[in-house]
Amino acid sequence: MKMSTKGRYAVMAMIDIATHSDGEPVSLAEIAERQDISQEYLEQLFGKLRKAKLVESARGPGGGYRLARETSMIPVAKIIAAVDEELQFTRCDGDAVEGCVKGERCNAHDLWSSLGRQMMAFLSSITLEDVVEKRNLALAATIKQTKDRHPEGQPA
Amino acid sequence: MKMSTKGRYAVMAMIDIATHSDGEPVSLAEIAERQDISQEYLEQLFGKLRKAKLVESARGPGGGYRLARETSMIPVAKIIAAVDEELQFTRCDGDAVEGCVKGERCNAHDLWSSLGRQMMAFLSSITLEDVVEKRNLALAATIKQTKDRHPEGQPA
DNA sequence: CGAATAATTGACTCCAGCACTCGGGTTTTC
DNA sequence: GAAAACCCGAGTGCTGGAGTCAATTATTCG
Repeated sequence: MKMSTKGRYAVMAMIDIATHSDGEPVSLAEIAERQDISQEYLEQLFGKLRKAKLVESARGPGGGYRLARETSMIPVAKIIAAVDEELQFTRCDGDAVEGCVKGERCNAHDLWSSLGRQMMAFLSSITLEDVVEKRNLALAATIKQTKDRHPEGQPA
Repeated sequence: MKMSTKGRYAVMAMIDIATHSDGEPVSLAEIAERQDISQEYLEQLFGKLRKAKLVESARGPGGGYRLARETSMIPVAKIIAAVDEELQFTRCDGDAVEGCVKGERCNAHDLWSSLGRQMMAFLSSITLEDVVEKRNLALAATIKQTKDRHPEGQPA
């Protein structure tokens, strides 16, 4: 069970921009240097991040990338999803049954499905802001997920 | 982000034994047939499951494998850990700093670390019994994790 | 005993996909 | 118009997962 470097690098790069941008765009060269990732590889990733509308680019000298929205509006899940082909871990995940045994739901289907939902819930509830501010992430996630279920503020 | 088939297959096989065993050991041939996994591959996995003391073997005709303990005493996390080299997804996970940037903690360290803990907590709290009984897994996990934090039964 | 059954072991092959690299663009600024 | 940056598609090497194979040992049953 592991995550690809693409997702990791993308999140690292986004954090880098968030922490080093003072309005001016941040160049890939800077990010590459600070995060120790090859610039060429970053270019690939940022192509996808841009298509996903998570960053905006500025060409020419002094150009680079800046975040397309506030950090509080960028869930980590979105970043990973933008660069990582498949966020799911098993083909069982989701509602499709294709990966299951002999065309039927496999005996562990609910388990994987449930696990997938847990992770998605976690990564979706945590925003770039949370990470940058170094909040207690597990706690932040719990609070937000509770809020989602009880939008009017009355805890269960 | 994905999970290896080893972990998937191992859990499927354990569920298979749990549901088809009436005291008699279950042979790999049966499991292979029912779960549509090659017997040779299962042999590898069961070697590890045996070493992890999750199953016991019986050789000779009528032999096979049986669970080494009750299903309620087998957390899914243990099964996966037994066959999957690394349950962690990033080298950032855990306390080691090796995978991080330039020998320091990378800017996303806490995030991965936190994510890893979430998954482990989930998979550790769910037992083979839960899966076999087709319980509501997310709910089961929440209840047990709450119990862990408040052993005397007083919910927060 | 001997034959059949099944676990046990370890070495081996295959290959998809990841993790990059490379070489060319184009746009913008000064 | 030169330099700084983004943009993009193709190409490459190789690790590790996924699965096979063959030979051995242990057990049961007739």
